[in-house]
Amino acid sequence: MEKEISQAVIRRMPRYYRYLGELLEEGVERISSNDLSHRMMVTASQIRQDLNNFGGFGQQGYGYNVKYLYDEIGKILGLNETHNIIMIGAGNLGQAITNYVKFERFGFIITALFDVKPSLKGQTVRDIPIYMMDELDDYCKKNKVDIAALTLPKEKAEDTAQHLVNLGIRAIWNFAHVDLDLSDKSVVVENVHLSDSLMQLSYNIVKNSK
Amino acid sequence: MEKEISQAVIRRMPRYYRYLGELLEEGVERISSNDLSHRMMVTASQIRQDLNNFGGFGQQGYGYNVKYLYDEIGKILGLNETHNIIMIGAGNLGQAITNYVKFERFGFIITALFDVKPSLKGQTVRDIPIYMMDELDDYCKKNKVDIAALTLPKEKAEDTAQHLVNLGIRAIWNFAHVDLDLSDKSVVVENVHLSDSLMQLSYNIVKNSK
DNA sequence: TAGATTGTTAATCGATTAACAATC
DNA sequence: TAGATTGTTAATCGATTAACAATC
Repeated sequence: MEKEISQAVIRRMPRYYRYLGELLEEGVERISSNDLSHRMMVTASQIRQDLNNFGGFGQQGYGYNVKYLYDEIGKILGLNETHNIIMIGAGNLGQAITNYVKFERFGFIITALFDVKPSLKGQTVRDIPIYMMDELDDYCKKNKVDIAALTLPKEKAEDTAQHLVNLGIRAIWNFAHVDLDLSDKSVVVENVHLSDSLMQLSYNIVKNSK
Repeated sequence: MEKEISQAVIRRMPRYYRYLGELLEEGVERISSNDLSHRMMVTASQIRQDLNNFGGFGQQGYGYNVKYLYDEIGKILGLNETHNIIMIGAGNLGQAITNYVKFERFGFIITALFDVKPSLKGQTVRDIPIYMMDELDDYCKKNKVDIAALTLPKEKAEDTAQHLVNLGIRAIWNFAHVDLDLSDKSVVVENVHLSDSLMQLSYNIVKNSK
């Protein structure tokens, strides 16, 4: 494996990607790390350091070609490939995320939802079918699944995640309010803890009012 | 203002809170930083350092009283007070979050939703009314609003946020895929960028498969 | 009292920023 | 060629970990 890149850097890459996308829409052809640093409110040094973890995308005296850099960061983030996602849990959150079509632009395709609630059986969200949980094993055997998104109660999250890993799934997008402790440490887990985020906000409100 | 506490520490506080809550449910009365560090997969040193930013909550030779520490962290995070939230955008995501009752346990109460779509007028989500956007000013004048959650298209996010700030709102929970650049820098903004999170996941998938 | 474990200081590690030689 | 701006090394800053004296 190559030199490990810190998660601090990875966290910033989607933000670069977003700003470059905006520049592209504005028709900007090239940008210097200095100009970009003013837009993004970070230092030019950090931008250059971050990018040079992955390669030399710029040119002295010129700066960075927006389109080229945008595409390269896209590749770094794996957006040049399609990722099939299944939603485990077809409740409000699961359906909301499924309805959020924007992800498809980046190559993330939701292909199926799963739930235990019998009344959901046979229903669809944007033409995407909702299956029952007992159909999961069969589905995973017959279809390519890259990511499983967990939008189910935290009590069921751990067991379900382990089951998904046993079925061969290598990546979990976890919305349940627990830290998943999986047997296979090579499985990638990305947590979205909405209440944590709300609590951080709340902390900053209290601090500010002092 | 007191000594500034780093965001790295703040980000970890909700996690401590969650683990202490679990210990509480398990009926555990006291815990040492060492035991907790094993459960949470962090160093005991970090736990003690983090907590001592806010005060000495433990006792030599004993450790930490779970209930006491849980409550104290709750206070630090502002969970001892109620926070009224309005949802700006009553689409799928707005409704999904509104339906997520768990937040109420921590004192976050969603009191109203707002949208521009006429067909939503007069509708409710869990008995919480959906209003039209032109009723927003009036609502904010008559009701205490602590947090505005933005679940609307990114094109409208910036202007709407600025409008909310003008109405006196001091905290924004932003789900729109933009960085809000507000005139009043004392307004607290907490971003939830779902696509950024998905891209981080995607990066780690690509990296892992190498 | 002896043992356990904190609170806190000191040492280390990693990430950010600054500086500048290389080069387009 | 001169000017601009990168890529990269060095310096600084901040966060994490280790160590231990204080103390329950």
